[in-house]
Amino acid sequence: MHDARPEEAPDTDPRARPVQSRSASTVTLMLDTAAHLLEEIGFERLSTNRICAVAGLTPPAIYRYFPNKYAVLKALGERLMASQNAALDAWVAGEFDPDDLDGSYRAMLAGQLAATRSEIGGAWIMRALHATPVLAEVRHASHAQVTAMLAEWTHAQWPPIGLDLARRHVRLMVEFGYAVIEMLCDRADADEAQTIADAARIMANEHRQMLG
Amino acid sequence: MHDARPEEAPDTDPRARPVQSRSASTVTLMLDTAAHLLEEIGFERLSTNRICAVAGLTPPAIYRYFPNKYAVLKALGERLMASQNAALDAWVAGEFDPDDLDGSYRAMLAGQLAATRSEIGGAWIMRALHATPVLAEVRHASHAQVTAMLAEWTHAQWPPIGLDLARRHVRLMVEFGYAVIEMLCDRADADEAQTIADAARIMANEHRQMLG
DNA sequence: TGTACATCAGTGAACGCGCGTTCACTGATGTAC
DNA sequence: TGTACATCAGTGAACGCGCGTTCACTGATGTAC
Repeated sequence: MHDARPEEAPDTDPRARPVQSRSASTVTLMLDTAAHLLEEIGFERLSTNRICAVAGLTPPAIYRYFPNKYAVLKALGERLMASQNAALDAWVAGEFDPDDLDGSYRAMLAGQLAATRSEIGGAWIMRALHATPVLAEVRHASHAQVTAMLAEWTHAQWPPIGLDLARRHVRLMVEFGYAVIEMLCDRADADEAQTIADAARIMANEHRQMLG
Repeated sequence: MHDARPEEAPDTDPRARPVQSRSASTVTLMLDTAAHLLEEIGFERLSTNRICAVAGLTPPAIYRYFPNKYAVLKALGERLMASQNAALDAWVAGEFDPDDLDGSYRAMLAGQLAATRSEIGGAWIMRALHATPVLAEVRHASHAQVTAMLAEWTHAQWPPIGLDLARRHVRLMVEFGYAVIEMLCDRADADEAQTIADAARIMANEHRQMLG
């Protein structure tokens, strides 16, 4: 189960924070290029040399900001998750309507899908978030954070629901939600709105069940 | 959405079918070794040379049976999905009880989890099934097959439910089910039985909703 | 406002390594008579 | 049952390539006075 990886994980902390504005845009260029490449050639063929070549930079440039290529991937993953989480925060803060659970969950899923698609290479990043250890950590951390946030929010809104119970419900719905988003990014769907509506209905039903 | 990959996918059909029994066991050894390595060093560092070295074979041996390393991965993915599908067939044929939906879905999830865990490197194969194009195809094909099978079975059991409606419901539940299995393989879970029970309840509720 | 200087940003060239893959081969297995 | 031979299974050695990464460097930017 919780598999311990024998070879220690590579360090993925950024090396230097860009201080001039020109370097800030270089870092953005690197990430955008990496994301584009992810889309074009897939995760397996992504390499630091290619990122630099396509970005019009030389290989050492990337090592000024990232200690290795896993750090690039990690930054990419964090950028996507941050974008998704921002959309979720906005939903919780303003779009959620307790009197229209179905509609609320539809809006939530649509927002997550839009956030993912607006990120360059979003679909590929989501996929890579499963298969490579560094990104799996990013994914787990983000899921855990989202789950905690939603569970606390749920508990605050409906105090009779204990925090533990809320967490149990929320956790599965978070997993379900991401699976739906990934499915919609992955495969052409004849009727996307229908799929979102169905998924939202399931989430709303589960919400009602939790309310008792 | 449905991303067309510019570089054509490598051929992944097996090269030679083993005819002697010694070669059949060699192929099994290769797959088992690859699965073990997947678990030990992860998907990214897996290579044909390493598989052969660990298996006590020389590199060319692998190319007798697989045209390239993607074919090895594909075979691994197919082996896992076949094992999962077999467990699902058994469930449909014998374990499903319409009068105990919750219990039935619990049994289904437990069976899928056991099937995945009994396969060497099952958790890693499941993860890789997302991120690499060749395996994504295997995954999609298997999901489609499972969805079709379950939809037809549902329609046959409850004819008033049209095939299209059944498919819509089943598809999301298939996605949910795999997400739950992957989650349980990925992360230590304080109370696995509880998680399975919760997920089964959600599936049973959705089943009832479908019945009308 | 201009100059001197410290720091930041990115270059050019190269490294050693392990990768995927192939060649011509030897040894093992099975089959026909 | 034994031998001859065809086919199958795996070896030894090597290949060219692109990978991740580093070094010592030049040029660009910002800051102090």
